[in-house]
Amino acid sequence: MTATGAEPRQEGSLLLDDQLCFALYAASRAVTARYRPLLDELGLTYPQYLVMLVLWERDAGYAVSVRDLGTALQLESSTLSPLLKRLEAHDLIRRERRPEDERSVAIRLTETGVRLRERAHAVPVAIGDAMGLTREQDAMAKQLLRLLTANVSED
Amino acid sequence: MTATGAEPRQEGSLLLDDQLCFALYAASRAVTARYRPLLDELGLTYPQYLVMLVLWERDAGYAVSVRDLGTALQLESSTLSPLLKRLEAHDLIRRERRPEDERSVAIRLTETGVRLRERAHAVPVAIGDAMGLTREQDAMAKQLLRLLTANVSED
DNA sequence: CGCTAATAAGTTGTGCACGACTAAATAGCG
DNA sequence: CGCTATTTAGTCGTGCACAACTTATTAGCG
Repeated sequence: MTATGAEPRQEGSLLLDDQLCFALYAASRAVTARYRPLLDELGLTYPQYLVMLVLWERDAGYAVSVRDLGTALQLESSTLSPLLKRLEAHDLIRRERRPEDERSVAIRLTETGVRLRERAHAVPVAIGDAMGLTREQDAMAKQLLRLLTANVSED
Repeated sequence: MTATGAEPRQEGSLLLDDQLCFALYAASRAVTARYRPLLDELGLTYPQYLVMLVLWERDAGYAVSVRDLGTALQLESSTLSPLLKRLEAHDLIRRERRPEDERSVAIRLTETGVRLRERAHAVPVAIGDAMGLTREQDAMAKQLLRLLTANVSED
């Protein structure tokens, strides 16, 4: 029994500090909080930043639909629709119904949206620095989180 | 170059799948989603469940203040105050000003709140099962997430 | 003791997140 | 071809999360 990070005494413990879920929830909010001042300078929230990452990556070839964004980020249209309206209000994207399928809405970066990418490069560098993990720890964390997400998303 | 979980090509990549932050964000929401049907049966949301964990753990000795909950869960009073009102409306807790310091509000479990603990024991068991991590992976994930949280919360 | 600093909880406004539902358009089967 | 089932976005309501601010109370210095 040490004072640091002991293991759960038993299966089904109800102690907060035994819960992986709480470590996950706390880490996620702490990381988002660390992003906030950096993203404020770009005029983005954290979920908006994630949407922009997808668009910067894929906008080149074919336009990205709301559905594509939802698949990439695992978000519902009820979350994305208002968020995309706010990005459009800030003149970072444009939304237009696809002529070939009027159900679908194509999201395209504006010139302002494309240019923002340059300023965004500083963000992952600063965050990577703040996270302070070794290359191996970073890789291990990503691997475990993806395994966890996959397991928990089954059925 | 394998197809599975490759490493970032460079520092400061803007590719979504290189971002640890996204793996974290996605995992946190996926885990919360997995909790939802289980917690629905208890009439709790996920943050409410976390508050109840703290109360079940500490209510025995001295009463827990809103501030104590905020410290334990890293949440602001502006998040906790309305949440605690909802728990009180469901008759799980009671809130009362402390006589010895009228600024502070003591949170106490009701009988209903105490009894709910019995039904809650099934939750971490089911979640642990769904997560499907080995004991070593679970411990490693918790350790990395705590390190990350500590690093990112500095200053 | 008096008065300013601080602390504790709460309110308000903005922006996610998601379930339940709706409207419009397309796919595809009989 | 016509009609039903599916697909795609979107709206609405509830509940976090957090910054900025307010109010009430206590601490502690001169």
